[in-house]
Amino acid sequence: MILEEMYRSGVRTPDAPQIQQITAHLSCYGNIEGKNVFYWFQNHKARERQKLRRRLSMHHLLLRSAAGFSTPNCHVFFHGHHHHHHHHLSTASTSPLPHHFFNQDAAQGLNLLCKLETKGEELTNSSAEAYGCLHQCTTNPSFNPPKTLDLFPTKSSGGFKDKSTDR
Amino acid sequence: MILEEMYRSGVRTPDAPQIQQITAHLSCYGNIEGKNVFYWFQNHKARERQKLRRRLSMHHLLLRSAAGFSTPNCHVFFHGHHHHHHHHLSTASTSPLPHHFFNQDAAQGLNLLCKLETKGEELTNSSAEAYGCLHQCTTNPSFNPPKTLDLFPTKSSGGFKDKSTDR
DNA sequence: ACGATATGAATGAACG
DNA sequence: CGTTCATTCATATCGT
Repeated sequence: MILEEMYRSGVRTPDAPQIQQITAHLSCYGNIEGKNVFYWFQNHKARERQKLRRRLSMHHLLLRSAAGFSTPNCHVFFHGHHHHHHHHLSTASTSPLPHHFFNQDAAQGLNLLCKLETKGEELTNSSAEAYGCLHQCTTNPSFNPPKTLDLFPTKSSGGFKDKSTDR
Repeated sequence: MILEEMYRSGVRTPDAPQIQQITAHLSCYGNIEGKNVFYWFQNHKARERQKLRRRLSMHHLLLRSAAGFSTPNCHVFFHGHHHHHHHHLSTASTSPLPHHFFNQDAAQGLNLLCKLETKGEELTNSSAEAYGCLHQCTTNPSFNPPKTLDLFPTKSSGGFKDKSTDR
């Protein structure tokens, strides 16, 4: 993947000429429009950031929860093999990071994230954030919900016919 | 399923804290990650909508056929009131490639109308410009040879529509 | 076995 | 830029 290569090389938001150029390169493989390239970078950057962001906010949750409750139950048995699919582009955080990556991205990311952190809570926004709960959550069944520690989130607790089991 | 219960109760796109909670509760039944919950809601919502949509369109078909003959101007087609202009052109159902393996990235069968032009426009800068370009381009038939070199002849002459879905 | 279905995961496109 | 939607992919399950 050429695009990922570029991304890794530090390209984040290519400008029009760059996009054109990239598009030209890629068009060898199929019909590709500048728009596609643009979207690709948008999405990739956004999702990379989400991951990053999530990781942090979750980390906070962990820390917080670690602060002290006797985790009532729900012990961790995560030896279960998670679904292993194909790996596509999960590279983001594991070791082989070129340093430039960190420089550029971390700086940016942290900037944004700092707010969240200072908020005292994960004032992070909607669900995408949650989407970021990613992997580690499995190792953290015992956590401390932000505040609302109840079974039902916002809405009414309508009727119930619990079928339990399954998630 | 607990999740369905919630869905029925009105939870559609839970935000981060909510997802955290849910995940926590569900983790009692097994290892569950936040992202699983997120995905579940995404998928469930999408599929509900899909079912509904399909139902409607079919209903329309039935109504139409019940009319006995083609009422010329009855192009109702669903489109309830979605303010979404999605134009995916088919790309057909026959996906020629496994998608994940030879993913030379980039192009996935898409064809839209955009030319990404660098024109004499003021290059405001970076992507914003490119972004704006997205919309315009659709209506903008004029394309410019990228002055920024094109290493590859994207096919400088005339259009050509390749459908090679690569990816 | 094989097709149909259900579901998790990912990604392109677009909105606000 | 973050979020959301629609579509697609891959796999697991089930019925025949």
